[in-house]
Amino acid sequence: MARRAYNQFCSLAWSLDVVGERWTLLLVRELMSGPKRYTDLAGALDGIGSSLLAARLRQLEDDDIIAQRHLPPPAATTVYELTTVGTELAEALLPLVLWGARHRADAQNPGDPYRAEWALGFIAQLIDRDALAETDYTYRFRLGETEAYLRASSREVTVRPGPLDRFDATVATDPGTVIDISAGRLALSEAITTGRVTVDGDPDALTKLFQVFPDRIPDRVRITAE
Amino acid sequence: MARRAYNQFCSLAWSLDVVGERWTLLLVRELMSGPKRYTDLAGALDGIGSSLLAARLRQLEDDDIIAQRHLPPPAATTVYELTTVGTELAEALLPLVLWGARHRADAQNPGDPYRAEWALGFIAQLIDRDALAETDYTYRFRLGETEAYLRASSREVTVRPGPLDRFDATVATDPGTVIDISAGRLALSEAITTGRVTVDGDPDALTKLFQVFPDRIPDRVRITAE
DNA sequence: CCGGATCCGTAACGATACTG
DNA sequence: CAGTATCGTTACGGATCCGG
Repeated sequence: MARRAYNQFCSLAWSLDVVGERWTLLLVRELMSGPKRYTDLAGALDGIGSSLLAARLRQLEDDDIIAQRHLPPPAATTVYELTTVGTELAEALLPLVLWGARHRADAQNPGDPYRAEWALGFIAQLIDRDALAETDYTYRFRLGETEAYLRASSREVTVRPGPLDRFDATVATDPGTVIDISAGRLALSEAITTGRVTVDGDPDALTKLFQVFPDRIPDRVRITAE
Repeated sequence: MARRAYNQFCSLAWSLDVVGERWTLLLVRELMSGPKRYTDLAGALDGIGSSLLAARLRQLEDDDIIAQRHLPPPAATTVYELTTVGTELAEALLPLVLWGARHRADAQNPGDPYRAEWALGFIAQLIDRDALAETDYTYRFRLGETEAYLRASSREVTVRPGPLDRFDATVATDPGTVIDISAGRLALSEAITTGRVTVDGDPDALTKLFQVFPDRIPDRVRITAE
């Protein structure tokens, strides 16, 4: 049976034919913090039916957005990870994420599940990669009850849920402050001086972090040449 | 009855709670080329049920993304238009649109409906507004069988389906070439020298257009400071 | 325990008819 | 023109079951 499609000559419609159904983009978000197992995904996406998760994974694989990988023994499990096309898709979501932070923060309900890697996967995209040359630091982000790890090197910026045993510095804050900063309502420097964000660890690593991260997130995203 | 929501503390989930359902983002796309009547929307969104269209319009109005406006006599009709928040949402879609052009162009089927304003609404966002100072030109874009109009002034860039009686220049091409350029596979200058894009009209207006429009669309969209 | 598949009740959607 | 009403179909949610 064919999937429901819009059948319009419009690249937005083409995108939505692939990622417009329920759970699909949250699945992509989940894989932004590294390869995940089926059960990990089912655990993070509370409310998704098991059969629907399996169906979405198959669709995304057919559409070359994710790929299955079989780990060798002793792990001997299968994980899902983003392809190159899938990673580009994830990057294309950043403005939509910032729009949500700016205009939809009132949607939050006490008790909603939260994971540090959800925010960190997008925050990592704000890092100026050109300013990273010759460095390689790993940061632990403590965001409320959960934490995730960001590794920034000249070759790549990666996020992992952790826990990791080695890291150079720790940044701690609460989920609400992350939203305020993402929404451009709060400058990072201001958040630090008021104590809403606290840092600890290697001073060089922290100095570098504030060099490569914008102090205030702009309201608009613009196309710039490479 | 409450709308289905993800109930997660994540700004992507918040965005998708509002715009993640079927037809919603195409409705936003439709309103990017100016206010539209109920019947216009129903005509452009082939396949949407009338009751569902009404429901989506009500939701988007509740969420402050669109607003209803009642035109005075003799028009005496009601139109829907984007709010400021809705316009920001539309701008946040650009990277997703370009991703679709880059990776999903094989989704096209012969006979799919096409409207020039679908592409033009997003293309208009690529214009460098800072380079527009003191100008005010209207361009007619003939894209295949359909056409739409782009007005670029220092104060604003707007798209209308037309027809308009006054315009300064005409740009003509086919929908496939628009996709190739959007995907970054083809430079605008190259498209013109090979005749895939033809131009006609006021030379000053055309010169200005190529000044404010990037010759080649970059692969990535990056956050830059205002 | 992991990675699903199967089944069934409910909610969302599509098509068309109808109304002020 | 701007919707509402109705009804059949598809998609989704939750639970259970099953082979490795």
